[in-house]
Amino acid sequence: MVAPLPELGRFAEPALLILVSLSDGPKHGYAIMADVEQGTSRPMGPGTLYAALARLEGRGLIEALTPVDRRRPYRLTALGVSTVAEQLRELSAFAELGLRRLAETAP
Amino acid sequence: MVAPLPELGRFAEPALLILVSLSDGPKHGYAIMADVEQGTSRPMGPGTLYAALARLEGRGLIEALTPVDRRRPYRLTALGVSTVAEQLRELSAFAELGLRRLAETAP
DNA sequence: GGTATATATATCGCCATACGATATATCGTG
DNA sequence: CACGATATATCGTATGGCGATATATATACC
Repeated sequence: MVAPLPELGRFAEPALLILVSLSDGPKHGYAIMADVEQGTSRPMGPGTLYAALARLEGRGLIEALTPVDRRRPYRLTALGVSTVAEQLRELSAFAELGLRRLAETAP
Repeated sequence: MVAPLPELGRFAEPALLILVSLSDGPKHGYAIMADVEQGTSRPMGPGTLYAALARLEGRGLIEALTPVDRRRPYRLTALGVSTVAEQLRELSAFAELGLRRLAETAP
């Protein structure tokens, strides 16, 4: 059981969660929801998901594939791939910086 | 010069940026602004900053110190420290996961 | 066969909040 | 004294996160 630390407001950042989920390969909405919830134990409701998907598609970071049955899969575009990679590198560097600062200052 | 990748909406996450900035030691608002802008090349305006400071103080993650001159310094509370640490660990793990997925999938 | 559950997408609405703009005051310096 | 840097405060707007709700189909179970 993890300590009940307060959440930092809306830190879910659905867009990045979705992009990372798609880094695996194409997925449809429901699968993304399940994947994200599984990986972050923070459920993403349909309202959040489909709005974010529409925005990401509009920006050209993901593209819809031809639907199979009721499933509308999405996949990362080339721009999406480079964007996720860049964002994750920045994020990683930021997190490392912060952790280093904490370690140096608080003994 | 970095490639002009599209920003992922509001990914600034002011709260976390502020907390990391304070991991260094106490700072007042203006110094935090400068520190964040320096570290992320993404300027944080006063509107964003002071609103976020008020929220963080309300949540007990930071506390105001006695003002010196015109400066109102803030410092992390114990809760603030553990919260940043936890958030950064999660963030780091998430970034590493994403980068690993990208490396494995895209050749 | 009927009913409940899981799968799957879509949409509405509220409210938090990110962020630019603007205001105000003080200090240092040429 | 004028100008730029320092420092905090506040308002308005628009974005977007997220819960709630609706709908449809497939599957499982009794």
